Amino acid sequence: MKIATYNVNGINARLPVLLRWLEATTPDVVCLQELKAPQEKFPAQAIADVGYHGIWHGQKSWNGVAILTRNLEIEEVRRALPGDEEDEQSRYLEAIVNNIHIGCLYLPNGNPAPGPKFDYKLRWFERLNAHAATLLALDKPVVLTGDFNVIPTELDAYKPERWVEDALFRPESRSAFQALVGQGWTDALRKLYPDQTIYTFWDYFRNAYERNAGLRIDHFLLSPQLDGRLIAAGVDHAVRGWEKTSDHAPVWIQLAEE
DNA sequence: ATGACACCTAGGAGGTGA
Repeated sequence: MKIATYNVNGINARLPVLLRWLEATTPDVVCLQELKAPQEKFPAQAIADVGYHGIWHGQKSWNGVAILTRNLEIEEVRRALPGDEEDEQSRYLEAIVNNIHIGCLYLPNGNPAPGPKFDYKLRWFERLNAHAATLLALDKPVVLTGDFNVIPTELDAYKPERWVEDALFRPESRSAFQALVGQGWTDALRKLYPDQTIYTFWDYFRNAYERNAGLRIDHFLLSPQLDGRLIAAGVDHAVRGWEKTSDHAPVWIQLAEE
């Protein structure tokens, strides 16, 4: 089973690229982030026409997450991260597909740091880590994936020294991510490629993609029940070179059947 | 060190992203 994650940066602006990528790579499950569309503006029909259906939690202008599947049943578990009833931002969606719990997340960017946005990021991270611990306690196959907005290590950034003051790379963000993985999760791409440069995001500015000036900020975390089922993983980086493309590229994993 | 590019909502220009 192939699961993919893709920060589309506006699902309606990205629709031709998304459909082309879906038809070319046919993942079984797709997690999307940054829909930038209200619930009723999700292009469900166009997506159905290429064989996908699913659930989404939209929001006007910003954020928004979706989980799509192809020929599989999808059972929604929750459409918000627990721990703050006041949090209005659509950044988390969780479903069960093929007996796998899938958490699709869009962690806050947090810039400028320090400041209220960075505080929100760290609070959101605390809630994520608390919820992740409850997911591990299920003793079931769980995938946590999406745009974490965290550069885990120096290996994950082109010119890491440029990012030391940035919310994506500040010690608080890195240690929160480290604490999360330390609960017992497997960073799928790092497991398969421990020393390799892997990027999932390239700035629109200054020909960052052409220069391969990227970041690894979109991740797949696997519960111990899935660790042994990881067969392959990768980044569809060529999509980043298409016309009218997102600044992120899709990331995917392949899992063995039970 | 700065600003570059693209998205959104609007119906111009500003907020947000990473």
